[in-house]
Amino acid sequence: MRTSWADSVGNSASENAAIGSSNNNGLARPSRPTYVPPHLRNKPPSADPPPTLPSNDRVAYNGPASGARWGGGSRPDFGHQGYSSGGAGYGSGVRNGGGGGGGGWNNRSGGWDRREREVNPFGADDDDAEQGSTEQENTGINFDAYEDIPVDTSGDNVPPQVNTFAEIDLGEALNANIRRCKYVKPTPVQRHAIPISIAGRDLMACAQTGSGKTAAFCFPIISGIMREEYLQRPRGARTVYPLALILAPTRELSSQIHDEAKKFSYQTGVKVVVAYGGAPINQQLRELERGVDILVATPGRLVDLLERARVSLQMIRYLALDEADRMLDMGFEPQIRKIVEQMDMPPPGMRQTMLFSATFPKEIQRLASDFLSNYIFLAVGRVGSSTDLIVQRVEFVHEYDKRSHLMDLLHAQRETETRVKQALTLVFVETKKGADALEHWLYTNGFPATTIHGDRTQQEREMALRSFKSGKTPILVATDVAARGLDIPHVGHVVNFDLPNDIDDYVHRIGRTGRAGKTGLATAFFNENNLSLARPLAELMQESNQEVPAWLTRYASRAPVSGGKNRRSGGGRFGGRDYRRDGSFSRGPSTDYYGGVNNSSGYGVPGGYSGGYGPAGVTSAWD
DNA sequence: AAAAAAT
Repeated sequence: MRTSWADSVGNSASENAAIGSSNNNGLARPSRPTYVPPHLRNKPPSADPPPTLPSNDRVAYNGPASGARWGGGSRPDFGHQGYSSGGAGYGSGVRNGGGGGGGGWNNRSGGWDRREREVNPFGADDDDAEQGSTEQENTGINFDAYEDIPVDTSGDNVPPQVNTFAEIDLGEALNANIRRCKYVKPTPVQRHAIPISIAGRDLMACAQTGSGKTAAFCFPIISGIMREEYLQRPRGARTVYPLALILAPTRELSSQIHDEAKKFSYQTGVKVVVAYGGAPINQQLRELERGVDILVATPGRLVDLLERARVSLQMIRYLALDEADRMLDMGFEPQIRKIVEQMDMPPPGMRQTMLFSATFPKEIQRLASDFLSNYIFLAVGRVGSSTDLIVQRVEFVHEYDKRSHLMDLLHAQRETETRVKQALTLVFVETKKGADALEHWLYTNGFPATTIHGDRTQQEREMALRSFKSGKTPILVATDVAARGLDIPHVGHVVNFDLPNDIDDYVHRIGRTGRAGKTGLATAFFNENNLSLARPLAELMQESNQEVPAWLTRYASRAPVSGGKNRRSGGGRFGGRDYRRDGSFSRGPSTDYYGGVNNSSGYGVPGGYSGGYGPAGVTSAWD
């Protein structure tokens, strides 16, 4: 990621060292046998050099408490359970995520060898794993404002939050990758979600766009798979048995999650594979055959793989739905139910289920509880506004004026951005046809643009995204295929050329900018076709301290109070309310807890994108 | 009504 805004807070290096050795027994997964890292599981006991030697005292796992947890079964609840086939001699030599012997169980194709062949996803400038840079990234943003970000949890026995990665016992190999990613401190959603997941609890998490959700569900999964007793997986003819399944609503998002998960799992022995439609299936099948622990997929392709019996969900221990509210809406729900309820996936309680999104309408929460067992609800930050870092503007533009109005914006932007590399502009439209038409019009009017939507081939889609990211075509015209989850650095401006009908979609769209502590601008073209959005939009803008134009307030007051779809979850000032608490008017202390992060960044702030460019080679894992 | 997602 761009080093997170939270990264810049505080002096994390020394903090980590100090806190790292503190007692964190409360976070231990219950009743798990001795840990043997997957990459050591095929090795004769004596031949293993420790793969990652902690090179300095920032590494917390040398501390007595956490060290014991990874240190070969000295904790009573990590004692040998003896249910691994042929596991003689493993465990006792394990120390600090390193050099123990795992012997003779279940030949996965070459633990050690595979590790050496593994491509380094961090590229050439991979020098941070051992050193742990101490320099502070400074993006010029007041990160302190986020220290009192509103957080709400509900459910039984919520595990306490953590403030550093070090106090969570994630394992040394994963910690090395966290350092390589330059994540110094967990983001707010990570602080809460990771301990909840590590404790083995189901989770419904609602967190702002761009706030680090991918890492929040990947870290516990990777750590858990590394830590677990190796389970003998069935050996079907050509069937593979992943331990974790991550589902996402678009191919590009799956691909992005896969890329992130690869980084996090580098040299952990945990294998991540992605499968989605529109791409040749044979290549994906080959990847699967080489072994898979974590499968990232879109629903359609996964159903295909399940029906071909190339994938079985029988051994799934972790299920994560990203953009979970989208995954459970009308279009996707049947497929998700099929995958989760009608194939061979273990039921809730036998697996760990994590649902993440920036928005969580009440109806969807109700539906989602079918997939969960005694879950914890977590809301971090105000739903919707991706922090106050996004300046939202609404302009009244008639349908026939939209193109010339957009042109005016782009011209103005071009002028203020002379010399500087141009910020990227993402333009959302309602239809695929509309996307093509607008792209063509922009292109012929001298603005290099491309488009992404579901009528394009997967190759074209990926090409468009690359071309946009690289700045070759700094304008991308998109349908809602690009509305959710995509982390595109340097998007300085999101234009809602056509507003969506659902306020939650608006929330996700504008969340493509203002990511990872950067500021961003979102401009919406409003007209008489958008009346149903007037009220929720005005409310949302007010909640995020945006200046609401008087004309919009008038439209909003005339509009009926929408009872249904556009009603933001919770209906209150801050969304993301646990639906289980509605109906009983238990709006006591928890409501007060929302202190409100009233950053008065206000209006008229950036005339364009003022985020600046972060250090190269640092990729975001926000969302 | 539109978009997404398997071939």
